[in-house]
Amino acid sequence: MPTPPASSRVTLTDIAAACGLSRATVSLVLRGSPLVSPRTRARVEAEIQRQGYVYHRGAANLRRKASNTVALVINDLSNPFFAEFAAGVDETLAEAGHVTLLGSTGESVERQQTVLASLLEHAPAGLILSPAEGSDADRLRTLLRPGLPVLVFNRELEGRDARNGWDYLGLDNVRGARLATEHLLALGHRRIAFFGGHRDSSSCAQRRRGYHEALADAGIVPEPHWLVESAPTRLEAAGQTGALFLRDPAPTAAVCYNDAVALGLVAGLARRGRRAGEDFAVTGFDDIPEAAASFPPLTTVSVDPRARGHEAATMILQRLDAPAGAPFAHVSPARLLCRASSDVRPADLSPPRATP
Amino acid sequence: MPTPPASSRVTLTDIAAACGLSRATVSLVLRGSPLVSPRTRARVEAEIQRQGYVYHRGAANLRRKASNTVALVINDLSNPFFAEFAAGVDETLAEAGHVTLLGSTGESVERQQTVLASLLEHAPAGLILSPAEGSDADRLRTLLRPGLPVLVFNRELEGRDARNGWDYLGLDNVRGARLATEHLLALGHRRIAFFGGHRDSSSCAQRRRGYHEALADAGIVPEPHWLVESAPTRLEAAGQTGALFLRDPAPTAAVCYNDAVALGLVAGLARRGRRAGEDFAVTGFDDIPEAAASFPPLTTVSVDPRARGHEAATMILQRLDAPAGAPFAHVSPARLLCRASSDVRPADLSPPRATP
DNA sequence: CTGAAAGCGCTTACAG
DNA sequence: CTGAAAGCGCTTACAG
Repeated sequence: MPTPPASSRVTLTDIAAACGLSRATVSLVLRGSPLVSPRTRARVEAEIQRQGYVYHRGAANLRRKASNTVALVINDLSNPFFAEFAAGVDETLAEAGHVTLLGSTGESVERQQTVLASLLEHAPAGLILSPAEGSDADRLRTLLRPGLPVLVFNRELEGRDARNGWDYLGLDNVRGARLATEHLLALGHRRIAFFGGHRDSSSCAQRRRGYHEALADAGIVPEPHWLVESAPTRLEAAGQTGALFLRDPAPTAAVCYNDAVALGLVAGLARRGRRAGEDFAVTGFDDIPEAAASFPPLTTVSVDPRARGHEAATMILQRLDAPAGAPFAHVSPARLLCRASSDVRPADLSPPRATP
Repeated sequence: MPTPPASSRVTLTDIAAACGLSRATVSLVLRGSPLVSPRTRARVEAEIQRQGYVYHRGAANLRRKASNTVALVINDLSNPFFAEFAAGVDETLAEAGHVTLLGSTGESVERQQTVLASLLEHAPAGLILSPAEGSDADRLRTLLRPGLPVLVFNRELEGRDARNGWDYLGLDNVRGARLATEHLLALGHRRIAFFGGHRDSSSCAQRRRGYHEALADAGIVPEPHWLVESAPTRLEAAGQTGALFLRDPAPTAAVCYNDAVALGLVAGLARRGRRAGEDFAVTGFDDIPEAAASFPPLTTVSVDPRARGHEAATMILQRLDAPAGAPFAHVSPARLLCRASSDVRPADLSPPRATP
């Protein structure tokens, strides 16, 4: 018996023919319609099994003018924050029977346009977009068909009418940084640095705002040298550690832009003979998995990116069911997790050991 | 002027009608055919711009029996190794104009079947699969149409005829662990532990094999208590640190299953008053970003998951061009990166400080 | 409960 | 270089 040519796909027509039924009936079986008798259904299902038939969702979607696909565009998966977010999105979408079309921008507005254009040709039912830094609402709008459900995540868009009827899910960066700063103030710290991040990034600007607000409430005006910038990576942050100690009196604590920067600072302190949580207080932001496992464990602000992914997917799925309706903007609360890295009062600071 | 109903999609027919051309001609323009005169092309392109036409790749794919989509199925994006791999795959696919369909299994064979079935209904041109632990080649084959280009990554499949004509891209776990062990041997260590990982995981088994081979070549038979298992996470590994020191003489060095475990061990040692790279030698595996930035920097085996992602995408793209041909199996070499965490000879071990 | 016909948006020969 | 016709694999009214 010659094997059938691998090229010829088994279609619904083949199943119908083998069962002596019309294609319409088989189609009803495929979609679980109650109009079909159990006996017919069983026959069709057996035949599907026998011939190894695979539903062609693209054809169905074309005919129905529908789609079970959602496009997810993020900065880059090598950032654990986005990786966790993407994992959460994909998990929830998959549970609902949807498929994730993945795109990444590498924080480039140009690549974002290209990647979006390519994804949109697949006619996704919705879009979850974590915009690249500097994204412009007007340029994006030219790509997106009116009526496409869009959820903007994590970063507000620039440009007039930036909200544009799109849904928004953000993180409470201001309040998160404020909580961290207030925690250090409550321990008695007065000279508190804001360490790491680039001032022009919107999330850094928001976190700095929270820091400034908390200090202002305590009647403290930060010295310029308490504000240290660095790329948001461990290595760069470790290298900037010295900038905190250029002038006397030096800060006794630092609110860090994120966990990567905070861990870099902890390493940088170690190299200078200082121990976080013993002679300097450190807080992070993000609660990446390493935060709890590092030594000392890192006090940080939890934003739970995986949960945010679930949230984002749920929001877009709702919107698919009800395309109309006022856009919602939700800002997820940030929670402070107190751990050992900040567990020191200025009065108890042990004197730093001499730098080797 | 009333706005046109948002529901009615602009199609190629609309463009053709507006230009007074046939649909075939417009189609040629869309695909950049040289058969069309420059004037006609310009007119069509202007009209496309004007009406905001978006190519419907699903319809085109249906007609052409082709696809520019590749399915990527991995364990979970919250593992940085897979996140980097996925980033590499997506990057290379996007450059080639393909779109990534993402699926994750959470290391569950059942979810893998479901997720694959859902992705395959979208008729991807190819599949990159990092199989869940315990995946069976026969069960997978029932889902995959014969002739679908498949690249298996990272883990060999179980079951008879497991290769099954599919391409394979693996990591040289055996040689990587051997390199790390030989490095410690060359420094003079004789009591070397293998720390972390679950024995039944295939990558752990392979890394243990390399460790055993290197010891055997040096005429060393490992003591049972040198082999310590743990979940492949920092926290679990830190908790298992004590197991290394239950018996005298204790090991002076450890080859760790991966970087997460190695960093956990470094933290665990610190809690016991021991410093990696000063009174104990530690090596990791994976070269995650933190490895270079931790304190001390971690000696590790580099497998460069992002580069492996590029490689995997390139392999599958080649296979799309040339579906036939013998399957290839490529094992990427592992490289040892020597850093401070292993930079100590047994003769120079400083005596451990007393446990607090 | 089942079937014949039309059509989703595109491309593919084939003729001119 | 351009156009009329058929068809990719499915679903949707509409009849029966």
